[in-house]
Amino acid sequence: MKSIMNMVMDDIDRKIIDLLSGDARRSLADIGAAVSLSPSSVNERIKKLLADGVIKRFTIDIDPAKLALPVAAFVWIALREGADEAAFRAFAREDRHVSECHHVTGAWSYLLKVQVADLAALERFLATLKESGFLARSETVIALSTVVAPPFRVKDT
Amino acid sequence: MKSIMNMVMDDIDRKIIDLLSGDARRSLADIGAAVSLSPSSVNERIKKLLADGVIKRFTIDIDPAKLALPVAAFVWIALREGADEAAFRAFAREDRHVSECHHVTGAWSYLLKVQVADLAALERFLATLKESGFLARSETVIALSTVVAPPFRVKDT
DNA sequence: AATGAAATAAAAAAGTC
DNA sequence: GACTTTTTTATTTCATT
Repeated sequence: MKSIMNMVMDDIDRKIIDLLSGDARRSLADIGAAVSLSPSSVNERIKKLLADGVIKRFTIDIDPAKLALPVAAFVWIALREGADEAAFRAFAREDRHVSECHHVTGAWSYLLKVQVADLAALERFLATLKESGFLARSETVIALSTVVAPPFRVKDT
Repeated sequence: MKSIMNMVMDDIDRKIIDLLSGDARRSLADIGAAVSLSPSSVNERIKKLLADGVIKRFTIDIDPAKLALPVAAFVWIALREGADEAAFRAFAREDRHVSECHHVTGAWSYLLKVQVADLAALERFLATLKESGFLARSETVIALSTVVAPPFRVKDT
């Protein structure tokens, strides 16, 4: 089976992932010292983790507030009967405000997480959503504060 | 005011952030070519963005499924009357399954996002939550599929 | 702030076990 | 797979504008 071919991950790989999660700029020598491996071996393992898609990319974790996007909100979506679900998904993928979009169990069909400049921007986002014609109804919950934040990065353009 | 002292960000900084978001291993020369700046100038700007906390860290984006954590779920939390909220927040910060925790508006007090190995692990997590004594009640919504995923990284240990 | 040149450090490649 | 050595590339520092 191709998808799991050569995908044996061991404790060293997991440790490398831990270390890179904390600081992706650590040198191969530094990581090697931590896992008792030569820099080249670490390099080979990282290349393999990338090739296997375990590591999706090297990126930066940004403070959204410092990028003038301090407001996070969750939007529950019930799609209108007969809505073009593929188009809705494309909208979620492309819209810069949407940082997460999940198809979910329960009373609603989708849950969006959006990251915006202020409540006015949130209101405009919701207006856009309504105008797009996907929705039967929606419900919005605002994050007053965040205790555990996922990494934030700007969407590809 | 100290918190905003020297925090003038321009279009070049934003472009550098865009480029690093897409691939944090791009060389300074490469980024410099994209923004018409020398490698040293790009280096100085990145250092400043780190010092200012705009860039929180260089990290990797992992595929949680390939780390054997394929199940994402959202847990709405109503805290029990008189619950130790600081202790609840500490729990959320420390528990490895909790990838997000937000204090939210609306009928519930908190929203957690958890990333687990399977439904059994989710059940165990919810049991732990209940045993901890923070909850009045909770409601769990499972992500059937994810259209837009935030970066995922392992929590600091 | 930005630059180029010099110095240092790191990563990638090649070849061996 | 992992190691060492060599080569190539990248980063950092620093004096100058």
